[in-house]
Amino acid sequence: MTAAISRRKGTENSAVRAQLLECAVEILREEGVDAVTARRLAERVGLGRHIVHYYFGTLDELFVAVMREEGARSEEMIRESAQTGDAIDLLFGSILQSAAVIFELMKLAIRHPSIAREYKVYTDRFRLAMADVLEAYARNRGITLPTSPAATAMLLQSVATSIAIEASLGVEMGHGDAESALLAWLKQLK
Amino acid sequence: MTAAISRRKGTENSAVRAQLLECAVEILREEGVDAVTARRLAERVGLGRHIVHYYFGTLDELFVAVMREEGARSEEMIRESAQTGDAIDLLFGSILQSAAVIFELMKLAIRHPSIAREYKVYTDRFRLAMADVLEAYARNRGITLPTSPAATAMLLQSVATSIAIEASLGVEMGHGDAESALLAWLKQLK
DNA sequence: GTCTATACTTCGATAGAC
DNA sequence: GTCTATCGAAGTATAGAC
Repeated sequence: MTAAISRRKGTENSAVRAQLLECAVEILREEGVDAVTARRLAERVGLGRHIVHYYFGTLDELFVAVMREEGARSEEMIRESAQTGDAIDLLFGSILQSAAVIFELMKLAIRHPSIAREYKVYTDRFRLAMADVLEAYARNRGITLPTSPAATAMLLQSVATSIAIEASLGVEMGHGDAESALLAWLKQLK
Repeated sequence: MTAAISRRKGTENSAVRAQLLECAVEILREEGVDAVTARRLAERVGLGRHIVHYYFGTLDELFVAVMREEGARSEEMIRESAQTGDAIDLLFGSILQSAAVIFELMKLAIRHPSIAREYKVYTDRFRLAMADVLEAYARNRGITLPTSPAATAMLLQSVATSIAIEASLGVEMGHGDAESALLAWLKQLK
């Protein structure tokens, strides 16, 4: 009964599975998604080099699971990051920090329909959380944002991500002015 | 004397070399950078599968050459795209069209120092061309942009690229408002 | 100058044994 | 639940053929 599924797939709540997921996120952060291989994961966990396929079938499914993890984590981070200080500044700063991971997830999703589906779920959650924070921010300050909360979130994310990625590639032209002008505009300051 | 370099490298101006470069750009556009392999290129050219390494040494060097090509092409496109109509709208539209290629080039550059160096050259040229167009635009219309031309270019590029990539992944939350608000702001319209 | 052949390594995925 | 065996494909370096 318990083993009705004869498909070779590890159980959902296995210690090894959780470990593999954790290692995958680590490597993705530190070295990028291209470094996340079945062999390296197995090595870190101390098992044979086919253990990943046993638990996830394909790497794509592993990456979907990674995205689910990151989605929950990111949403939590966003909702917390707006507790103290200026929410717009804090959100912008948070995304600068997360930009590398966000970019790796985009790399993963592009041209991979199954992963793209999960990326949409991830991004929608992330954006909705930001929009909620921004709406509360505007209400509390008695200001109106120049556009909808979701659009404001979108603008903050796209610009912050671009600045962070470009900077890591040595590009900086226009960065300083772009950041200050965008933030001032969203805050409606002259 | 002419063969002082005994390193096995094809000449700079070879028909085969140009052909390989052209095919590389094609595949990059259509299927993404991961599909650009030495074997597929050789196949298209009708030669043995080591021909790419003969002409470029490594794939990294091929990609550097690809970026140089695209850089010249993009700059030309930008300078032409602002001939008729509203420059800001036209630039935004052009980037929407180029977003997929730009993203592939970023993927390529990240964590690859030699390619990143060329990406900086590419992006600086691109941004400078946009800034020139924007400066002329503001002057001709007698308006002042809300921030520097380079920053304006940076904002246009980051938002347009993000919108295009996200849309291709099924994400659209905030896109419409973000685009219209950004363009209206840059044009100083209420 | 131009291209090919051999060889090595790493990778994802599958089938089947234990 | 884990491992062995095996496959095909990829990038790269070296050597050599024409």
